[in-house]
Amino acid sequence: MFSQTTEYALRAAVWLAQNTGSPQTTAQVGEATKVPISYLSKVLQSLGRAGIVRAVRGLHGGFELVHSPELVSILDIVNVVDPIRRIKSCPLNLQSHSKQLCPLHKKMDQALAVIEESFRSTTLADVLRPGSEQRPLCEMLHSIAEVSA
Amino acid sequence: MFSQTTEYALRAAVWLAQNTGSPQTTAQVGEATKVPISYLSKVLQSLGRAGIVRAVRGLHGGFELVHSPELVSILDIVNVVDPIRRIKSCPLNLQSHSKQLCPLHKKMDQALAVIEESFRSTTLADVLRPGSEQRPLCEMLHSIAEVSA
DNA sequence: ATAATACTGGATATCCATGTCCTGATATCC
DNA sequence: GGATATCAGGACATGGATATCCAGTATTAT
Repeated sequence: MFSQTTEYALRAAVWLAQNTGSPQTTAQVGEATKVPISYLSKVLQSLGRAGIVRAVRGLHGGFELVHSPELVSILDIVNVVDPIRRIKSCPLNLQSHSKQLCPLHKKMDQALAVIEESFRSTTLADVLRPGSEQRPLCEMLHSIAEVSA
Repeated sequence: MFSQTTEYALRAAVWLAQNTGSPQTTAQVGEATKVPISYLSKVLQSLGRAGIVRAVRGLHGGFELVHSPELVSILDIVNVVDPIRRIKSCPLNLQSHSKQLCPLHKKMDQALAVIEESFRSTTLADVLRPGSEQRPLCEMLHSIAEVSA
């Protein structure tokens, strides 16, 4: 349903959102989020070209979010790597469905619409501010270590 | 988002649902729904093994729904060819998330849940009974021809 | 300057979804 | 029984998603 790349991109984005202090290297992100480093490299490049993240080269370099986590929606991330393609016209190219989708495709598009809206209205900050729940992607020990750091 | 195979399976199921008079050959279904015949053959085989459709061999054979369209949900079809995999446990296998998903994966799972429920509550009959809208998959002319037949 | 760090982008490998084809099995009609 | 229609299933082809590797470039520290 969601592609592997989507999952990876979201993990990386969330990680960067909760580590805004300094650039995170591909290796750091990959180890923390359990994403294959060399593949993650490609994903981060995509996010870079899309203006979501920025690469800082050289020693102490890495990736960082371009905008603050409140301004980046889950949908922003998803649409970079695996865009949600709403069904705008009849997939069968039927003339009689050119004005209005048939019930089947209308139903499918509604499902896409719900996801799109849900993702559009959720920011990276939202998934970092979960009340009493766990922090995203973090083992308990890591969280403690980071909090005390 | 939805796989091509899912799209094909749904088209085929809907077509069978609105042509319950006699078995529909793979070629008939494929032409009506614009699905590659030889690939559709595989899809229908899957639906057959899942007990959704039944194959009738020989002359005047083809495929027909096993149950009436009111009893078959969109989810039934989808789950045969490309199951909606809810996120039940942490994709990173984090110990601390074993009891409860982190906010990110909770959000993703909620999206899946909405789709699952929407598809579960929609039957093949539902998409055939759309008030004033078009009939699924049908060109206007075909519809008229079938109504008058 | 030199060394070390880290991203960039191209080439390549692998796997799976999609799609095609063909032989065999089964059913119907005459 | 023979001819025809139709599905079953295996083998194979293709393209895209996933994944790896490496040479090149940019940056920092000393």
